[in-house]
Amino acid sequence: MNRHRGGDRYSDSDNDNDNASSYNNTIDNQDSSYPNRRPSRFSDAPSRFSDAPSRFVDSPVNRYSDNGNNNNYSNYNRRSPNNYHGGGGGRRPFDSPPGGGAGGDGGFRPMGGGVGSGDGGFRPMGGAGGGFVPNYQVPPSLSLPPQNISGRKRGFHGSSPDRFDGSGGHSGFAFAKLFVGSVPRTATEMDIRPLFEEHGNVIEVALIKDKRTGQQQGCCFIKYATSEEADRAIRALHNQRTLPGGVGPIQVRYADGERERLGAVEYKLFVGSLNKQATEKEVEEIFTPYGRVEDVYLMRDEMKQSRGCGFVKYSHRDMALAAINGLNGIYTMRGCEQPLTVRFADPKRPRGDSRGGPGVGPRFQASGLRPPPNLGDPMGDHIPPNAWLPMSPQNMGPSSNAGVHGFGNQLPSRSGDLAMPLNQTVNQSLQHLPPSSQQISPLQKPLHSPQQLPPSLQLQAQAASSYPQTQTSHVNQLQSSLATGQTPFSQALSSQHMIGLGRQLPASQTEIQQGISSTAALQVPLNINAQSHSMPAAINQQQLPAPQSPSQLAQMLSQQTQTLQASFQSSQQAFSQLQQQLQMMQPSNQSTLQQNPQAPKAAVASTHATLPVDLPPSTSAPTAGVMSQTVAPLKCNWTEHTSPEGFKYYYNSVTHESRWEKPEELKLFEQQHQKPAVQLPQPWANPQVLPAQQVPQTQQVHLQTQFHQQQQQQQQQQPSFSSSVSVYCCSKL
DNA sequence: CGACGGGACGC
DNA sequence: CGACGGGACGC
Repeated sequence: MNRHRGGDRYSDSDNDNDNASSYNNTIDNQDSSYPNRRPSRFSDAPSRFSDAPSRFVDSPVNRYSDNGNNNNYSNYNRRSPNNYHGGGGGRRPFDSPPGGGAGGDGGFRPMGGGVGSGDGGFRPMGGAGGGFVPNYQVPPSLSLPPQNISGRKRGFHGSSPDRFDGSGGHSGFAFAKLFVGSVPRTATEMDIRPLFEEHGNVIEVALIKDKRTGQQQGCCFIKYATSEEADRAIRALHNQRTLPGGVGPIQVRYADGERERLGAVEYKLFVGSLNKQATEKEVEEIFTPYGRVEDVYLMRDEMKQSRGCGFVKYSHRDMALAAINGLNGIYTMRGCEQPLTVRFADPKRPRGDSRGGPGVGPRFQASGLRPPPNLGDPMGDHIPPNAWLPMSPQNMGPSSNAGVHGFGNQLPSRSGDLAMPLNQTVNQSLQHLPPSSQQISPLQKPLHSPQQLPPSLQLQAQAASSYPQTQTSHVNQLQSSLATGQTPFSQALSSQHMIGLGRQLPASQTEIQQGISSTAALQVPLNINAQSHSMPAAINQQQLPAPQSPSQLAQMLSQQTQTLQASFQSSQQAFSQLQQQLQMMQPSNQSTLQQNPQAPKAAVASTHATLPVDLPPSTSAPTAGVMSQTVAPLKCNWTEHTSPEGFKYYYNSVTHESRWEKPEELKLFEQQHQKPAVQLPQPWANPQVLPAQQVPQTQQVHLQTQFHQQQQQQQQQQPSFSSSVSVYCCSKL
């Protein structure tokens, strides 16, 4: 969903004229004939510069846009001191170096919001956390749905959410409201606002008071213009800061109904056979490799004792599928006799029974919250209209689970069942493995260990360490494809192979590798997952010309993925071979490992801009080089821009950060490429976005998706991007 | 084999 | 102005 925002933000370009007039109107304009549309424009307008350096505060554009906001939200702003924005100069989000900002204290965590970032246990969210995929062209149909844009209270009752991504029309939603809990009753807006201003332009702070007593309720609502800002805030603040006078860290999440209102969808998995000692975090770590975990909820009894089961939410179906395929029946937590059960959750509160109710999920479906059939696949996932890979067997195979997804729940039994047979196969294999293979299971690791990774990761770690980068990438790529879920592959790979590999290494090295992989390699499958979705979607939405462009490559990539999935059997064999090779290699090349954290990035990046290369998985022949070129320019997310006032500034398309000073990353990048920064066309700078120009954008888009998470933990620390890394997409056709 | 939480809407 | 839903089944 973020993509829309981003998209809208930039896509305004073709509306510049409108904007101009709009700005003029805004100041006095208290009304708006088109409430549905105007807000979007205005809300986007500010956001467009909201990331820009603070000096923009005084720029005409910004001023107007702020006013626009105020006007449009006058009803809501009433309580918010004006001096906060328009006047005092809307504090720009990133006045201060991002260093401390995004990512928060969260440390390594790929997902800041992590556990609990999800909404109040009520559904869809998803896209919200997803990749930032700008949508440079706003479909005409994007005008908001007529529904309550002015939603005063809990948003969204009734009408169906807008398309998850297709519409991109989220601009129409005009804002993103966050609920903040654990706010001291004594807190004032001044205590709160600054905190949130650090992550975006706060449109409004609403402290909730008891109607009668006037007592504050200990919570408030924060409105941002965009969900990107909201996402940032969640990631950076949720459970991370305690307000003065507070007893615990604030809880930051989308307000009830916001996610739906924003068109988000979630995919919730039921997870059984968890170690009762496992914490949410540990569970999250197990699932993170398959996609950013939006929320983890462990069922507990009155005594807070875990009941050994819980729920994990993802924002994309593929992630959920990948997790199912990769963990269900495969991954056994330490201390557990049985492997995890991972399947799409039944509709909430069906009845007492867990699996009885094939009966259509009562609540959600009736609630109308359910997306239209065609949207059943929120991401437009794999079946874009363009249907380049419409009928791949994959869609009929494992992903028939797909039918199960949606609100994730309809046919609970299905999802599990489908995954099972394969899993069992794996399990059987696993039985041949020494018990030690279990040693890698989370609960056994030190608590602090980010390396508590599920088996599937271990292979990556392994591969990364013992293979040249190209190969590593290769492996990762494959792995990724598999992890994408539709394939039983992931299963084959995950525990079995990887565990085996893992055992090859001395403990210490394994540790190291895992550590690394947790921050780097792990991201790969995850990112790719995201890509595989966003690409099709982006392409469609952006109406990009297919041929000859990276987008086409992207398609091809996807096709490969499909193909891979379709031919998983043979591939599986190939993989076994590969795996064997890996085993043979022993822990000797480990030195390369140090730089591997970089590899995944490159690997992922190249995935997009790379042509598919026919390369048997078992082959290790590096065919690198080829795509490096295309890949290289994609490595720095910082671009140089000139403000309306003529000042140079730097913008990070991924983090949306802006700086006046040239970021080290960019300097480095330029050094390496011996050429000036500016590369990616800037939508707002090029109103007429031509198809040709979109090419790079497309790449950027995907990169954003993939870097989104990485940046949180790595960007700052590892500004250097290796340009030498090359990757190929391996396709075993 | 365990199935759904938490504080929640002012003016 | 008005403001979701409000009930709880039974393998």
